[in-house]
Amino acid sequence: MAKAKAPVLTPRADDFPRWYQDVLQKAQLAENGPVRGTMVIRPYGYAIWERMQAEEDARIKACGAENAYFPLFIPESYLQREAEHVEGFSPELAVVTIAGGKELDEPVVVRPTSETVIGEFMAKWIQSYRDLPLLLNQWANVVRWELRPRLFLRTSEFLWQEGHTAHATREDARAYTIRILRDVYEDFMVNVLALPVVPGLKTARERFAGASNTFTCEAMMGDGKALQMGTSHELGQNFARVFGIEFLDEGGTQQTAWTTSWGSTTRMVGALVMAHGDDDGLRVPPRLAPIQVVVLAVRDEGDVVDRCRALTDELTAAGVRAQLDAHTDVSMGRRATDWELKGVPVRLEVGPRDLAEGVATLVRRIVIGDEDRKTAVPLVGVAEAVVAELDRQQRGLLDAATAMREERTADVTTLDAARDAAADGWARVPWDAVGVDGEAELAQAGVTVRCLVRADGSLPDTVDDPDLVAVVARAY
RNA sequence: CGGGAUGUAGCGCAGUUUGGUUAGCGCGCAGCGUUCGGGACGCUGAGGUCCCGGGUUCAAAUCCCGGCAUCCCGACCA
Repeated sequence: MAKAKAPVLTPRADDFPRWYQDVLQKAQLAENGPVRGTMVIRPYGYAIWERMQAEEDARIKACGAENAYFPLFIPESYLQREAEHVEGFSPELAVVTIAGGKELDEPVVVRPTSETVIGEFMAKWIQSYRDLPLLLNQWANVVRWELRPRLFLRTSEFLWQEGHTAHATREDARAYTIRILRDVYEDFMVNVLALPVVPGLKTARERFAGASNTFTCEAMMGDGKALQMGTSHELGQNFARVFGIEFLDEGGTQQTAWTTSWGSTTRMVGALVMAHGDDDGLRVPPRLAPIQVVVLAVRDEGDVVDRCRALTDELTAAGVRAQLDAHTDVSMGRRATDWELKGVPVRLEVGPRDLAEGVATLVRRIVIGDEDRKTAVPLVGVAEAVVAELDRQQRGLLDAATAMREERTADVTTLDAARDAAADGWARVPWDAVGVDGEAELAQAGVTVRCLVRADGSLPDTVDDPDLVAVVARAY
């Protein structure tokens, strides 16, 4: 009989990033492309991204935004209109200077983000207060020539959605910024990704180039470091002024609009790996999983394969994303391990022995507490059992991630204590004890203020609110 | 750009110190057979610009000079 060998992965060791790369490749998610920092997303990795897109897109539409598409190339002069924006992005732009075999009169940049092009069009499309709010979103690729790339977490080219909206008042713009943060990002990350993110406000140091306020959702990875999962920016009138986004109000007065922008990226695939992965590879929360259940025919004997196919159809009819694995020419152990590396939540193993007993062997990828990894479930009513199991795993994963984060987050009162706590986790420390100078000091030790929150966890209005709490950590 | 390391088969590496037969190992891949309820085994086979250029030598993956590339740590960052 074939003897199993566990994948050699060590997510808790110092070589966490190395483990991360191993999982990406062994689970067939992604690998490095031919140009420094570019990534190749393999089909299963892309399937995960498509699921993220579907879930987020539905939430974005529920907030009233519509999808549109804008150009990949942006005239350099557009970027230069907003001083802080161009200063923030210049170092990492990819610029096209030759096209059609000729030197261009004005270089075009490959979009690092689209505030500027979209601003240009908003100015054309908005005339009246009746045109507001204008709520746009685009799914696109962007390019930022980062100094040090890492697959999914920070690549030269990445995929994302970027939302851009224009509003008649500051209050409306702000409310929408927060609505996106809460109803799209936080809701998706907590309820689908099973990641208990902390929504908060970025400090001036960490703010988006050109924004007046930047909100974020921060998550803790399996090694205690933080990762920014998505951001929502109040842009004030900074872009509206320079692009001429103006409208006539009810009184016939010319007004300047208030804009927002917000984005989330393929980085979330990396977050999934680093936050939920374990020694055996990925663990994908059931609501996200492209394949929730794999029905594995143990061997091609009797009517095993036919029964498996029928079982797969039954699960599909019950609304489960199920897939049949009838590759009986590949050894059992190999297939079992492959599906585990991909993090498929439930595997139903069906062989002659199971059928003789009228059961399937249910193997769970996300084990809660000290429960058994394998259970025999009756074939009659198997779909209901599977649906219940998927729900349990979804909840179990979120509970475990929440418990881990709480355990590794320290409440402290001084800058030094915060720096120490950030060595292997997060710290909550009064913002008054840190301040702008303390923030710079922390940066020397590789520690950053991830976000500011109120004592009760709610969102601050500005960085100058009294009694704010800073969440500090090392970050990817 | 600063500090450290590495370039040898698709991937991971040994061999380089002390130059010497036909450049080797593991994984993967192909064929055949035995297997197959947790990454099977045997046999056979395919696969090489030893990063590039120059030099030394009877002889260079190995020594010398120059160049290039990649990775890790920092600065940057969704």
